[in-house]
Amino acid sequence: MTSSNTVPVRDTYRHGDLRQALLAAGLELAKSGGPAAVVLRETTRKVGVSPNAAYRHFSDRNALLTAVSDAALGLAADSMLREVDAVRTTDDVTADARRRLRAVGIGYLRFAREEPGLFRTAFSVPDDLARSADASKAGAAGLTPFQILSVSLDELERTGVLPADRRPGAELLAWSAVHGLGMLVIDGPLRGLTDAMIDAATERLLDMVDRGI
Amino acid sequence: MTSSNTVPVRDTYRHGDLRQALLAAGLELAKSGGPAAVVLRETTRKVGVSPNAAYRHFSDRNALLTAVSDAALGLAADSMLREVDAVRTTDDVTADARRRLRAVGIGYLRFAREEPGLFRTAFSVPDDLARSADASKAGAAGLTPFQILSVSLDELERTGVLPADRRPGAELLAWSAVHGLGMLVIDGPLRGLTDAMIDAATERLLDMVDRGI
DNA sequence: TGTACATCAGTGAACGCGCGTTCACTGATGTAC
DNA sequence: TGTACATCAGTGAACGCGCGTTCACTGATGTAC
Repeated sequence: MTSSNTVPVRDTYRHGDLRQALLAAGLELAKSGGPAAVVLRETTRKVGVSPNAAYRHFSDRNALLTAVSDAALGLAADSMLREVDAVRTTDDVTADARRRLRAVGIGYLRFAREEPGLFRTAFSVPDDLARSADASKAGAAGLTPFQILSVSLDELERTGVLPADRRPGAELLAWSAVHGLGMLVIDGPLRGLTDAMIDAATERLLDMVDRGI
Repeated sequence: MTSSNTVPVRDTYRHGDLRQALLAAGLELAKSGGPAAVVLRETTRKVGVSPNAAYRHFSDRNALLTAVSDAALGLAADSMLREVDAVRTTDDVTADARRRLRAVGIGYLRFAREEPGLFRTAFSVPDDLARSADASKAGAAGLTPFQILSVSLDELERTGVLPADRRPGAELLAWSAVHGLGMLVIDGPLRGLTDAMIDAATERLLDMVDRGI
């Protein structure tokens, strides 16, 4: 993502890496306005290229939006993994496993709060669970948000915290809880909550998941 | 909500109850396309009135959308209460209380699945928790979705299922869980799930809330 | 090493569309006398 | 009981805007000979 706000002036006729540049510009738009802000013409304008140049790289506006959404999912994965990796390993493997699942949720919600536009772009563009492990949705470490959650739940099962018969589909439960809080807080009726209130709600929500999953 | 698809022909110059008619038309649009589909011009077209007639009753497009969103919240409340009222009362007051909280969640998720457009219109138009008990958001019984949930949690506390120190703010926990599943299922990556899978996920999610709240 | 040429990334102009909103207006209603 | 008139709900035309997409094109590049 380029940090410049001015329209770049090219000295060459060919752009060089227009596809990547459009993706970066689309991400910037999504950042400030969510999926609806990923406007094809505005994206090309940011890059300094004519509107139809985009059609060399994306079949239509929707293909661009999907690519931006996938990239946003990768950034969500980065945020989640950053939190997971910060968990110190101790002798207590079950406590570690539980802490790591918590970290997954905290990273998810931090992403929602820090980048609400990207969050909505990542998770509100309709998709299919079958594609939730696509490489195009992975972060820097090569894992998608769904995979990060799965790994964490596998660890919870392996250490005996999560009974084996409750493991299948457990992703949906943990995911729903944190996703709901995220959406209500950034886009819905919980908008007015202070940061401290959201922090408290996050902790209690993760307690609930820990007890109930 | 009128069930006619044809543009009504008026024989009088005055409409009679244009505000209500615009609201109903707006709800119909929201039903099929969510908040973005609540287009001022299309709303007036449905009612058979010129676009600017809407400005007699709503200050602008956003005021119309907010009114439609409030009406959608009322319909969500109806769906929730229908489920709660179907719970048979037994001698076991604590089991009853738990079943009723469950029913609240089931009604909420049924509304999300049956009327995804209205669901998104009700809960994705940014609002404030402070207005969550406004009469304009209430259903036929006079209660808003938030109030219905609150009443149910009060009952859970009264019967001793929910410890008193966990009662404050418990709304956010239960709400987040069901809201997240609703959003993921209608708008997000869980779109491809079959009805049976969603039913199963709903039950397990409510188990988690029951255990963990 | 030099040149002809195919490739294809990006251009420029235009299209039809539908939106929200504003303007000056018209004409039915219901109230005051 | 009849009539003048103020009120204000709804009209009709127009505005400027920005969108996604298509068309026929131009001109830099890199490869084949």
